Amino acid sequence: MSYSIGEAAKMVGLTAHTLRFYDKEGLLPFVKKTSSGLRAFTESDIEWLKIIECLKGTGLPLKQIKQYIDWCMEGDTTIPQRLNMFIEQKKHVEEQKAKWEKHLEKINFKIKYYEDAAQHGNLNVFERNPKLLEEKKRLFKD
Amino acid sequence: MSYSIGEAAKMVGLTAHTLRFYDKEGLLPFVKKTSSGLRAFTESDIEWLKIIECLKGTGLPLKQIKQYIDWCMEGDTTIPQRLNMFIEQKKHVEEQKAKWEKHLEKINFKIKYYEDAAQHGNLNVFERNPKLLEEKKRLFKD
DNA sequence: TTAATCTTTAGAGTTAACTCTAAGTCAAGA
DNA sequence: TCTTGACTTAGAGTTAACTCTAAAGATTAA
Repeated sequence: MSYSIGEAAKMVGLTAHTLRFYDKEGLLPFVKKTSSGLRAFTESDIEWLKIIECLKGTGLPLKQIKQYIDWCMEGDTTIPQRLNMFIEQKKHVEEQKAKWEKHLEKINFKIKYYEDAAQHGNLNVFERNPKLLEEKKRLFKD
Repeated sequence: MSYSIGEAAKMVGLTAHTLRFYDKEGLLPFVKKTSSGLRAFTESDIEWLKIIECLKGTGLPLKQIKQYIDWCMEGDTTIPQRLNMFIEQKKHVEEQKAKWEKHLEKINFKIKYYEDAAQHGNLNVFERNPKLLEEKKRLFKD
């Protein structure tokens, strides 16, 4: 059994347009066509799409995703490159997570700040709560 | 004391080009100019830049960042909108974090998979390690 | 069998966020 | 004072990733 481009698109949360675009960019060399020229997505193709989504969702550009797909098509000799790519991507994700953690601290500070401001209808927050000023200094020092 | 556009750029890890672009887009209405027309960034301006970086770094588009800056310039009446924006952004960051966590699981799986493949020089990983196949099914089921 | 809906292609258009260029102005050191 | 490098503007160009259009062919339900 196989899926049409529209069905496949729905399954992975993309549009058929986007899947055609990916195909044009060489990201879907594994997708076969029916005798009448329609793309037929297999279960395995859907898994490929999920890996592509995973890589794209963690910030890998389509060009590098294509590089990975090319390696996969090339065969067993490219296993080290592929392993390396995922190790690098793991590093990248963990760096991003750390960055987001820092951003989240600033956002939490702003929420506290504006909650106090909203309660009193003005921005004299630090006069009312000097500890928040200390926190601000800590968060924005670097 | 104040900083030139180049100094400010270096301090926040952007280029002078980018800061001029942000200015043109209306993101830096607070930056004053010297009598001869050069931008002079104050310490407070640098803090603004850091907040902009925080919002941009967590995926808020420049247009919405401009909306926030506009609210700040408008005065105390926009405090509720600003509070709401940061609450929404916090939600967004936490959703992203959860998504990245899921992606990271897939990446970790791929690392295990390719480590085994690299060790044996071929991709018969699931024959050697059926438990990994179970893990794959779990990770890619949805 | 026919209408509605889907799919095909090539190729044009869009959006966000830069990134660079040119031609001129300003500032700091020798 | 002169030179070097940083700054100014307006505006053009770039990149990534879609997003859409048009015209034609395929599939499906009535």
